[in-house]
Amino acid sequence: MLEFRLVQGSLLKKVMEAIKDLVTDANFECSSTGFSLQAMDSSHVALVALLLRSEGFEHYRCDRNLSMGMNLNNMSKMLKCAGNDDIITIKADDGGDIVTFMFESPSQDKISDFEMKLMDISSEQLGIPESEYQSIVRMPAAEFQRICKDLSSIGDTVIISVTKEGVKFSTRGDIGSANIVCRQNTSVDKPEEATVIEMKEPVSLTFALRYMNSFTKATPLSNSVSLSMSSDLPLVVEYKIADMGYLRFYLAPKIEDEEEQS
Amino acid sequence: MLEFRLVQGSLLKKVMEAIKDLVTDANFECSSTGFSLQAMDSSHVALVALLLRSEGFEHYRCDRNLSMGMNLNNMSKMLKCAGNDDIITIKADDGGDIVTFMFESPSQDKISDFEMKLMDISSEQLGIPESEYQSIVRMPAAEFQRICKDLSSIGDTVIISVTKEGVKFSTRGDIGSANIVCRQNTSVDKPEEATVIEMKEPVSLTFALRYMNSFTKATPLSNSVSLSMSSDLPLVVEYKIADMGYLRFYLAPKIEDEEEQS
DNA sequence: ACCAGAGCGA
DNA sequence: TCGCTCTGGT
Repeated sequence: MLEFRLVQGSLLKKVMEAIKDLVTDANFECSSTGFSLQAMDSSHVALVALLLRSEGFEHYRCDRNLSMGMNLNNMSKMLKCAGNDDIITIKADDGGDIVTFMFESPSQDKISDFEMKLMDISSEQLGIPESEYQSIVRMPAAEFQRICKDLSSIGDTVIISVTKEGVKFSTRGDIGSANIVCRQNTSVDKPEEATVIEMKEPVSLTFALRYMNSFTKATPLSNSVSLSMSSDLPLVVEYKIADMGYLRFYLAPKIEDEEEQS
Repeated sequence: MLEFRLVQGSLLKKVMEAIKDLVTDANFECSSTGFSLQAMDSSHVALVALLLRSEGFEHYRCDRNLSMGMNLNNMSKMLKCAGNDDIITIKADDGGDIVTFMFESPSQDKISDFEMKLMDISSEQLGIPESEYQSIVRMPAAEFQRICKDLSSIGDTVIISVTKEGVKFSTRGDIGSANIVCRQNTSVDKPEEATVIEMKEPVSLTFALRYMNSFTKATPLSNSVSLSMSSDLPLVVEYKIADMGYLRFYLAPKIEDEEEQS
């Protein structure tokens, strides 16, 4: 038996909005410590990792580890039926092949429950090592989203270069080229809006903007985003989920001079 | 060498939004006194004329006259990457075929530069004589926009008739007909919202609403618009750009009883 | 607080 | 491709 109650149900809605375009089916791994998901995107280029710790739930019960295979599009459809202020409860029986989503309106005047069939999904739960990164940039999530959107009107790939002074996003396309430089900037009133560069070594890596723009669908989850980069590791784009965990996206850099694959 | 710095960058963004649907390619003529553009729309029916005087820029340098041929759609894409509060600087070298747009965020924490290839565009720079008009109407730009939009849901052409009392906009279509009369009205608190008729002789002219609706894309540039009309001259629709110049649209009247051309 | 433009979903 | 919803600007 498994039962989670999440008062801030909109969190779950935002998480689904952020990943459902990238991943169609995935196993939710439930254990006593929390609720997690790992999945490659459909073209097997990017990896999505979600963690929601049990402490973030108002009520969390998980008698034994359970892997729930869900079609994320269908799950997303159901979560769209929850109001933004609704309390969401997720339930499943240990042996069953059904998950139940329950939505309670804040006033308790409307209680909905939705049942969804679970699926068998073969997935290798990859152990992702926590690595040291040559550079980590933290910046306002909205600004990162804007930069990725703007650059994709010019080109297909972005070169992210980190130096002590700041981070530079560059692209080039048929109509011209673009460089956007963000200075380190910690003096801002709100720490949420700071741009912080932790640089051990400068890096300069190239990524497909298409994936970046998918990742930034997670912008509503957090005020800030962090980009962790090393020359021989996948980029990690992380959105912290307040008091609960994170949503991370991993993307391998493009090898330079090989930008012709669509 | 040429370099303009425009603190109110949103002006340039609005200008581009206003003309890019009408004109695809145009030469920007730069001289020591300012920055201007003249171009026919793609169907060679309407003419767009822009003037931005050098005094309106915070910094303006133009060593020698330069004609920069730009694809306005591409330029517009780049300007969309500027924030509304950004300071925009435009730079070009005398011999080069490149123009650079630089955007500085108000906080100076984000600096972007975009490079665009210039094009060779053959254009006859027409000398447009300043004429005397039989009637000039000045009215709130938003009101004019609303009238053109409303009338185009009824008919394809508008008859603008000016008398001492006011200006009448009429149309007729399959579903019926419409007349909108605006009285002269200078008593309003804000002179911006006045409707002023300067009539030497009454006029009544017919225009294609399709073009009118394109022209009113310039509405965000100014609170008021002026319509200058004579029976044997093109209509001039002018939006003043505060302290800098104007954006004008010229459109020949339709000959009556010849409204079948789409 | 209202209106308009952009992005997303059907 | 059209309509709806959401976000941003006035």
